[in-house]
Amino acid sequence: MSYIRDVLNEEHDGSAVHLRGWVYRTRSSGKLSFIVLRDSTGIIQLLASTRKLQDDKYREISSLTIESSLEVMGILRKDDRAPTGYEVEIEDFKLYQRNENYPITKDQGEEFLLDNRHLWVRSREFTAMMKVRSTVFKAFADFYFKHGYYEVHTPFMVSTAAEGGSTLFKVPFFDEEVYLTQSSQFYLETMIFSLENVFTIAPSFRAEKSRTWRHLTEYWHGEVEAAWLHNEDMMQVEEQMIEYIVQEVVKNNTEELNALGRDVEFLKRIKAPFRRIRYADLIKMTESWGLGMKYGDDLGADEERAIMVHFDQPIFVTHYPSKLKTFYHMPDPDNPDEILCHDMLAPEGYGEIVGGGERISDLNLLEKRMEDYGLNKDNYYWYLDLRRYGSVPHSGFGLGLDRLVLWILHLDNIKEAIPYPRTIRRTKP
RNA sequence: GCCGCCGUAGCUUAGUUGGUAGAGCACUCGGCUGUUAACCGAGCGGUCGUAGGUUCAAAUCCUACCAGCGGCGCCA
Repeated sequence: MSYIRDVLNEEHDGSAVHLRGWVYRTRSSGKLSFIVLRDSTGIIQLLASTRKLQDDKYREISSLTIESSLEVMGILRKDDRAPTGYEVEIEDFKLYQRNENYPITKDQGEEFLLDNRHLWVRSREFTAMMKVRSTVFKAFADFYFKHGYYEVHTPFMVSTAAEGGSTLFKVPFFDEEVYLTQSSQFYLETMIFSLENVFTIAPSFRAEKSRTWRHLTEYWHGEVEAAWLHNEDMMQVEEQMIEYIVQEVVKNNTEELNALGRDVEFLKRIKAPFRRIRYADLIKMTESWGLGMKYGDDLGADEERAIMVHFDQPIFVTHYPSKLKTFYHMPDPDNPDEILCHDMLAPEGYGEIVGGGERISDLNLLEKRMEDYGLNKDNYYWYLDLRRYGSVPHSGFGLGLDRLVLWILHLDNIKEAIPYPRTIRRTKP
């Protein structure tokens, strides 16, 4: 038994092969039928003819429906007329299931494909996306293992919010209520005091009624927290990480990138270091681009898009005014109205993929900031304890892994970057 | 939370000023020994999202409801 990819070569020309998979296309020409077989590795054209098959067997295989499952034995031959250059003339086959009509046909609407995502995941296009996504997640973890980080796991059911209270999903929990996590950050912070450098890959949940091309209510979050690192140190880690992930995709998924029409040469040029631009300087730059922004404005989707068409590498935007970010960010000692944080914006108009920065390590300052934000300190007793016992400077970030896949593949909508997108109006399939 | 849009056959859709629905694909049957989302011929397939209203007459006009899509804000 072989995979299709492994027999598509000169070495197997003329030899007997044994393949299994699903019917991708069928074409019949009277007493000659072509079946394109698909497996996880690729496609190959099968030839069925009455030369090799009895009439009843020929009738059975020449009338196969799309996505029927089967196993075939035959002789492989090089043939330029076949879609992938080789063809197998069927000598015998075993049918696992002859399908009813497959719901997905050549005319496909967006909503229909979302309703039938459980079948659409078989498409060559989606298969290619999932292979790249697999590389991205593996490369993220590998990068940190190579740099001495530990992978840790944090609870998904939590009792305190990382950001604000309004965007949490409530879940019944025996006689109480808990929330689905929005971020693992606070738990990661607890672990730097033993492991020093930690990361996790976990879903985050946001009950925001977002309807945009780059928001999901459930998304995959790659998060890192490291002791002793300052804002600039963390940015150096991140730019190396992004370069590593992108180059791993280039190295391992050239075929998929080509199948999806992604410009591989562009991705090859993604290299650290990335430019750092202070928020205040970025606002000045936007004046010459006519964006009409003033100091204190947040970067919206339209602004990010308009800014990022001017860059062909990711950039860091640093030193945001503190009122634009949440309470735990470290104020800049040289200018306490700005914070030691950074967002990484992806080029080609894709915008924010990472948000991170240095955390406040001083207890009094953190308590004051929480008061300013109207938070109940009792709920955060354990987070505050980290600043009571052996507090150290530390930094971290959160990476939207689905957004990273979205950018790397130059897709139009984040729903194309995840098998089962969860949005405000979709929980099925 | 705000703004906009759509719903006609299994899928993709046409339907003019209101006059009882037309096509392509899929499927079934027939034809074809080199097809490339094959092609040719025939057939099957519709409470026009639901409910109400206006009218001699509603897919078309009005109201409500249901379902979904796109964009903004928020963020990753």
